[in-house]
Amino acid sequence: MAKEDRKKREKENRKQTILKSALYSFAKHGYHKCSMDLIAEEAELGKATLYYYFKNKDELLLEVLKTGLELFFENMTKAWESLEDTREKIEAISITAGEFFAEHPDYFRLYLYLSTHPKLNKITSESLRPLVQNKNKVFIQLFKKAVKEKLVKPIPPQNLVNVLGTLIMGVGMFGHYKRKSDIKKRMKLINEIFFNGVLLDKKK
Amino acid sequence: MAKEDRKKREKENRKQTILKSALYSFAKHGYHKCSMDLIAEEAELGKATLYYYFKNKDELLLEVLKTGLELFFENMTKAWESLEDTREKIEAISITAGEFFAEHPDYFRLYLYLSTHPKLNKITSESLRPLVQNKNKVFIQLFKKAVKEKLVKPIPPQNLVNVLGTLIMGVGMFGHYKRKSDIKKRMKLINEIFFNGVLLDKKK
Amino acid sequence: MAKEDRKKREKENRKQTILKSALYSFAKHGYHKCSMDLIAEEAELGKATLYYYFKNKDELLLEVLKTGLELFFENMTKAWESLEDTREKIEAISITAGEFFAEHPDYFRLYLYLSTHPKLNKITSESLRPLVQNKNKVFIQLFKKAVKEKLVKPIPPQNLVNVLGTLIMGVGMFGHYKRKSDIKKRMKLINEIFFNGVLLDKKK
Amino acid sequence: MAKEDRKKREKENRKQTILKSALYSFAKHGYHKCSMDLIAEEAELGKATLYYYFKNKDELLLEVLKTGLELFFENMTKAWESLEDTREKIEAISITAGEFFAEHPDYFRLYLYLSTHPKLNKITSESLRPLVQNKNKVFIQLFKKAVKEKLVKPIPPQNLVNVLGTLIMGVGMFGHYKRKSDIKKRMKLINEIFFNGVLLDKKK
DNA sequence: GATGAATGAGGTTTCATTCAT
DNA sequence: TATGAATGAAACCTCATTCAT
Repeated sequence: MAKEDRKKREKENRKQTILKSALYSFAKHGYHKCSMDLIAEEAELGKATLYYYFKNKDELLLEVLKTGLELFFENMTKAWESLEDTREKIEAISITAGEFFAEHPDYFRLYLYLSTHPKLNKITSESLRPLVQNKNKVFIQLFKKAVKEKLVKPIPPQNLVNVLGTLIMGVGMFGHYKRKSDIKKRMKLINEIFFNGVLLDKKK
Repeated sequence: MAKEDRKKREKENRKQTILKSALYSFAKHGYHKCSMDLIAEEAELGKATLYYYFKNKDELLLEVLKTGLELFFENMTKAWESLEDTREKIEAISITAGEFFAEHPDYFRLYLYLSTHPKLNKITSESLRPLVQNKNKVFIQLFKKAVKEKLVKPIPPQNLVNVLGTLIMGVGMFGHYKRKSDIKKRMKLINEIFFNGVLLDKKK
Repeated sequence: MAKEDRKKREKENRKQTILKSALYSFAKHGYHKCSMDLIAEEAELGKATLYYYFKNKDELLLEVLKTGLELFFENMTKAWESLEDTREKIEAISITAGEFFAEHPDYFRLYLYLSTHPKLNKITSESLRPLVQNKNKVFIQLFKKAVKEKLVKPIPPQNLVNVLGTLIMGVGMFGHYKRKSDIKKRMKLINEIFFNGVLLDKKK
Repeated sequence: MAKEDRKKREKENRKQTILKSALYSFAKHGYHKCSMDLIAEEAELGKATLYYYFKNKDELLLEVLKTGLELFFENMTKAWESLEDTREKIEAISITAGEFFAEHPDYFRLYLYLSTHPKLNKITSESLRPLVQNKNKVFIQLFKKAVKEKLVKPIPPQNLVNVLGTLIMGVGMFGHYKRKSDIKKRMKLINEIFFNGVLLDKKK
């Protein structure tokens, strides 16, 4: 029946509304200073409704993060679709990340915040591990390939992933960029340094 | 009088005890999940005693952070004392940071945590700005010199500071290092990549 | 819907219950020695429930006072409805006040208590000023009329209001009246003295 | 020995300092919002010192009040010394009170505040009762005499005392007088009304 | 005599969560 | 399905008082 379909759609919409409000509020006030009341108000829903859709605050947080990660990885996949060259693919990582951060700064900040929280980090990283681990493997494969192709030095791929990841994160943490183009510029610099280092080649 | 001196010393000691307990507890539980009771228990003092030494929780946090930053900058200064060469000085930054992080992981984590919190970041960064700004200037001078000496490419010094800072932070965020030597190795890698990039020189 | 109406009524009732308990407890123990726990217990509600209905203790106090003032002014208005004569109207002031005080001694005492507190007086009098000011104007008009009608001596109306007000307040402060009729008698005496003074006319 | 005398004097001085600081602080912040710390700071003494001179906060309050009352009654006695006429004596009450209030507004306010506090009133009024009762008797005698002399109407003397007392208190409660002369004017009005009432004699 | 340091007891407020409807 | 109302638990903070010196 069409009626049931609509109901399902509506329910899904409602869930999305909550996730969006939660993301916004978490990012604005910080997870711990953000009450369920605040989210409910932002979502223009009753507070108890949040509990109808999500078991508790922690789970709501997790779902928010999962949504963000999935979105990011989707973007990543899309960006890679048209690329074959290993170096271009590696460069695409920070470029895509930069775009994602420009478009959804809240996800980024929230993710960082939780990464640094001793207790929450455990909970979230455990829950999101499958998702992250999965993508991590892909990144590692990419760097393995890069090493094999003699594109990059024989550094353990996991280290390379971590270093590049760190550099990207840093763009999000430090910068308070006014324009989106600023983020892109910064990402280009990151890539430049990552590949070539900062030394001025004197031989030339 | 010697008596008064001893009293002063004892008071200072007590303050240090509290700061230490606070640091430990903040880092263990995260600032928001760490109650004043917890800190008091850790310090084996009455809760009200904390308030005798520090105006409130926020101020206690600030003092903890300030202590940490000062300690780090002291280490930095000491490390630089015996160095003249620009590149060596730059390398010393991550090395020192690595040692500091190995020795005092709690400071590092707490600092990161606060950096990513939307509200707390404002408060703390404003209060600690003078301290940080001061050191930042020194770092910028160093990179300016590096550019002038044609050691590194003509990249804006502030960007270089940020990128290097980010890389160092990342070591703290990502790694769960078992041995202290692991951190040092990682810091060496950071320096290596920062200076030379990851590209394998094919000309050879 | 009737259902919604009932809910609204119930909520209003609950609020009234709290206000009543608060008034009783404030008056019994004094605002500062009266904890929110005490009020909650008196109202047979959880302490947090008080905060559901009132933002904080100060606001609860204000609402209590506002309720009292409004009730008093309503009584005043009713008492005046059937009166035309200026003197009768003036006399009605203390009579009504006396009745109000007999019926609701707590309001009176609480109001007095706050009037004399240096800090609270500022807060409350500012919040209640519109209400009080409004009625004050009416009283002043009445005395202006009395002066114009040559009923009373040409004393500035505001002074007359203050003196009469003071006399009435005093009945509340001093007296510990056993019977309600005692208050009424006292109010009659107040009126008598206010109008005629205490001098025995010797000419007669 | 002179040395012991000096010590005694110093001790007495110290006590006076504390009483003065306590009065000032109580009046400024209100008894309940005035911590012992505040008083100690105002007195430029250690907090524990207060407890050396006074058993506890309540007793300190009592002593403050007692000092004030005694001072007021002294003034009263002095004012009456040169007066014989009953009416003049009665008029001297409010005049003296006005002067006292102008000179020591803090005593007045503090006294009023406590009079209206349900718990404190009991404690203080019990402790100060002998002092007050004593003077009350004198006032009653005065009014008895006034009645007997056919100066005033045959109203029960206690009532007269209360009404006059009330009128005087009211001057303190209501008014926020800029100049001392304003208080004196107001006291004259009080006397005028008290003796003659507000009615305009139409027979003339 | 004088006091700095310490604290237990108790206050206000917040908030995640539940429950009846 | 949706929610207003209720609350226990726990957080931050204050303060009168004591005690060792």
